[in-house]
Amino acid sequence: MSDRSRRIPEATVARLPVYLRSLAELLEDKTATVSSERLAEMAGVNAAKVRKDLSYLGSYGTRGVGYDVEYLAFQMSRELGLTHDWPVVIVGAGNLGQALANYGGFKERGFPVAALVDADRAKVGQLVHGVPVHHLDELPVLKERLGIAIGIIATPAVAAQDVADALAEAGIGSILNFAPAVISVPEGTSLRKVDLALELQILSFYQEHRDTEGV
Amino acid sequence: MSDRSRRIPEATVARLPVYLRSLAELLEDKTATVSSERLAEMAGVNAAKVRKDLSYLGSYGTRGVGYDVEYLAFQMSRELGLTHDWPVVIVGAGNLGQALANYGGFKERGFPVAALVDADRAKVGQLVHGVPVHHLDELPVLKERLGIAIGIIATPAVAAQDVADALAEAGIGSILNFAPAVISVPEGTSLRKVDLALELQILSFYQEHRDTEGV
DNA sequence: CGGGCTTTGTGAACATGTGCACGTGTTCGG
DNA sequence: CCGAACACGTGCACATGTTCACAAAGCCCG
Repeated sequence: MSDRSRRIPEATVARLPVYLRSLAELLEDKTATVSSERLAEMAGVNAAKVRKDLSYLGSYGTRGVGYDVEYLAFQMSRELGLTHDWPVVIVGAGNLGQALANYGGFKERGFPVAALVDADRAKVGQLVHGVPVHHLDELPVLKERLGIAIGIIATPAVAAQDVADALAEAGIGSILNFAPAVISVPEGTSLRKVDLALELQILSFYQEHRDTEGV
Repeated sequence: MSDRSRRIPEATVARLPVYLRSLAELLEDKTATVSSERLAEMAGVNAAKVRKDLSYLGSYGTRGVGYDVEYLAFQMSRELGLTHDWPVVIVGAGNLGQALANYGGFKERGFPVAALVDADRAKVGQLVHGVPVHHLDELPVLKERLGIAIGIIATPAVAAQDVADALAEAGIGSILNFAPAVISVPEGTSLRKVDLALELQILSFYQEHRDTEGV
């Protein structure tokens, strides 16, 4: 099981970055080993889940001791593909696109913003936070030249599907969609979405039901 | 089942806003009725799921015909608690907080930014996109005066837990956390998170495995 | 007014995810 | 060298979520 045959469940993959962040904190504190219980507390889950999740990566723990923080962090980084940077392109140089380009957290975590792209030629040539704006048509060229594998859609909803098509066409296989629209991508392309209003609407549901049905 | 006893599953709740957005599009097109199949296509899910999800709201469809767009949209808005606005407070007037305050999508969808709050007194009194910055200590007052039920955490990770505590303390029962940190909230408080770097790391995992294991 | 067509609503099978409980390997004190 | 405490790894039962497949219900047309 812990050998080559592993296929890591989606739910586990989604938690790995949380564990990794906790491990990074422990590294800063010079903590050498950590138990599943401690890690669970830091990651906000329960200990059994931590152990099961980590077991998909291999048997990296030691019974009676715990996990070696540095070694586990390394293995996890390797599994997540974070041993090297992933340059990203942001499509859409409007409010949202510029805000994202200005956000330092990306580069810091290994996702430097290599390029900005927009369909509006008036914006081409501008510099946003030191990153030049190119035209959408240049995607394939930029992808090859800068080794871009991840595209971020920061356009209005109506343009999102076209942009997704352009990204896929250019061979960019991972897409993070900020536009409030459902988009479809070809088989083999990864798609994740971040929808702020949607999150608020979900909160609204629970708030409303608490108010209404509460004692 | 379709009576009063329904308790809507989490997974369904998370999809309702997507359906609602699709219904809004249909309304603009003056479409009177819609089938589960069409709605499924628009929402990017399968038709059986749409029918099951909608059945939790009640039996609002007509066999052989479909769903009345306007009526369904109304019922769904009611269920989601979107028949009135939900003023929100953004905590943290830094880069992210300001960008969020500037983002028009919130107000448009019924979540006006009623106040900005920061722990740094130097920022208090500033205007961001027409919204004044208050001090963190004023949360309880602002909550009462403006009827705020939702708080958005847009601070650095280290401050996130303290802010969450302050929000809960002030009686704000719904929290959307943008800080890259795991935070815990008291029983009865809703918490959702948006973590950009985490999303990219998940994409990185799949990208890496596609590259490595692909034929 | 009856038969055929459409589309919902839902029971049941299946898939995925979670959490307990415990066997097993490791450490350490005496 | 032994026993007790510790903590991982995992089998198993349970909970949640997804999909299929079909009966029931409504519409339309001749």
